[in-house]
Amino acid sequence: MGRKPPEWEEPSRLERLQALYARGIEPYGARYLISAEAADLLAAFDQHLGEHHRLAGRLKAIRSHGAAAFADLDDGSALLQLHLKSDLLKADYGLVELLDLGDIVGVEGELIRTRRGEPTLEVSGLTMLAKALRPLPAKWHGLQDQDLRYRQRYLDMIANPEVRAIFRRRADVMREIRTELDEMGFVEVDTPILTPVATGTAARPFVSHHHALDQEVYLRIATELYLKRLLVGGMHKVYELGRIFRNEGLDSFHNPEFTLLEVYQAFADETVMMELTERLIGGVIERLTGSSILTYQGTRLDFTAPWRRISLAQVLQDEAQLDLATLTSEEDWRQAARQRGLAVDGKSFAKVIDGFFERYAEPLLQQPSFLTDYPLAISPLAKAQPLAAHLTHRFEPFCLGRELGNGYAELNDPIDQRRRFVEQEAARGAGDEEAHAFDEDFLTALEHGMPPAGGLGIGIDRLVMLVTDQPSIRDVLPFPLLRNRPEPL
RNA sequence: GGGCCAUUAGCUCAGUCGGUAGAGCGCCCGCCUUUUAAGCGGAGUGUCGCAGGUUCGAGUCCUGCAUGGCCCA
Repeated sequence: MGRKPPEWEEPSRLERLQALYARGIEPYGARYLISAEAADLLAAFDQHLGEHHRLAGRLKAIRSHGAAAFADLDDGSALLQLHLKSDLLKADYGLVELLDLGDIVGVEGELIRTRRGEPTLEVSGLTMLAKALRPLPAKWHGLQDQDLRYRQRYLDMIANPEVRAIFRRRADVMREIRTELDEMGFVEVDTPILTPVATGTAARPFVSHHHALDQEVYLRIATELYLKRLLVGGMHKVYELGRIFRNEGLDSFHNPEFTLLEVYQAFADETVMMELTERLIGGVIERLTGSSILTYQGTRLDFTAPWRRISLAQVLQDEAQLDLATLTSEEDWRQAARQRGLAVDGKSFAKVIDGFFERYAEPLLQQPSFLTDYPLAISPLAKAQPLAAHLTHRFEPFCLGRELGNGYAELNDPIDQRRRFVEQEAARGAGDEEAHAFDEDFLTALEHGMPPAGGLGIGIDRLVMLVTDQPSIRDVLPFPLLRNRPEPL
């Protein structure tokens, strides 16, 4: 599957490159000032008829008729047909014979309609901007090979223009979120990506090393504890929209690096954050698709607020005939799991609880909804409920049985937080690699007093998947992580 | 980690019962000044993913490996 070097594969392109040099033409041009984009011209073409314009882009098709030729120019916005005539281009027509599919050119001329009515640029000036030495991958079928699509995404984008639309949509989603939060008075911040301790959630980090300091650094697995330090410092409405790294497997919903939004609002609680979740996710979907109801992979999803709220206690009562109030210890949970045939042996406490979620809760969480009242044991940064100390003021938004985010009333009691870290440390010692890491520096911050606050995290990639109706996270990431290739391309 | 599927020309794919490699488009050569999946004529351009094995003979059967996809844990 390895590709041969271009001089072996496409000798004719190299010959034409040499022919360009022989004529004193630079095949790799410099700036070319354009006067318009094809999409704008095509949107109201008849109003532009007769105008002179300059466009630049890639040749996607050439239909040669001897002393004239038609070509399709992809300028990144749309395809526009070019008409290249020898009597108009005169000596420059020789250049047309040196063109290859995939070349990037600048063209100028008059906008006309052909006999068949096709919007066309009658080219009177042709400038070589970049000679393509390798062939375009496909003409009609697009590029289907998934491996190549991801490894050489630029080819995917050339062959399948709809892919470019997905990445524009991704930018739209991020911009809408920022706009909404900015208008609400939140401040966007950048906290460290390289950190001395990876904590704030349950995940394995990527580890690296800083030479000058001669110390280990970890790529962040969450932004939570830094953002809460900012709450302590008096920034009461903050958010960060950035890349997170977790050393985990890959599948249709997980990429080891992904984009996470975290939002913190002082003096709020989980109820406020649930409303913010509806506002952000539902609002983005409505503004970008025109409706708060969308179809994802054939399923109709209604994001109109308010979403359904289901407590874990209710799920367990209705679906498992289990009273959450009786599940106060780890052993309670393990025993209940065993009785119901859920896997227990060798599993961490968190995984045992996950087993209940998967069997009993996820089937109920198809339409956008919130699962609330998470057990304290798997929520070491969330405020406990005063009347049920083994539960927390935590929720997760779901749809199609999968989590879209996570939120809670933040634990701001430093004594309680220290106790929780100690428990996590014990779990880590017992072999749970994903237990939260102890962060003494964060505790110091809490001891100075952090305002009560609501916190929220939203996985942006999954939101983009919903908005663009893509089945795999790899389809909304320009360059998903892939296994190294045994041989170069 | 387990299961299933895929891997053949630049791209998209076919390849029967094991018998010596095919199509469309692209590329290459020739003709053509309103075509648009332009057309007409000519030419098959190949490490059948890799390494072994069975066989007189392997794209095809077997084993292992690699990469990707889907499902499961």
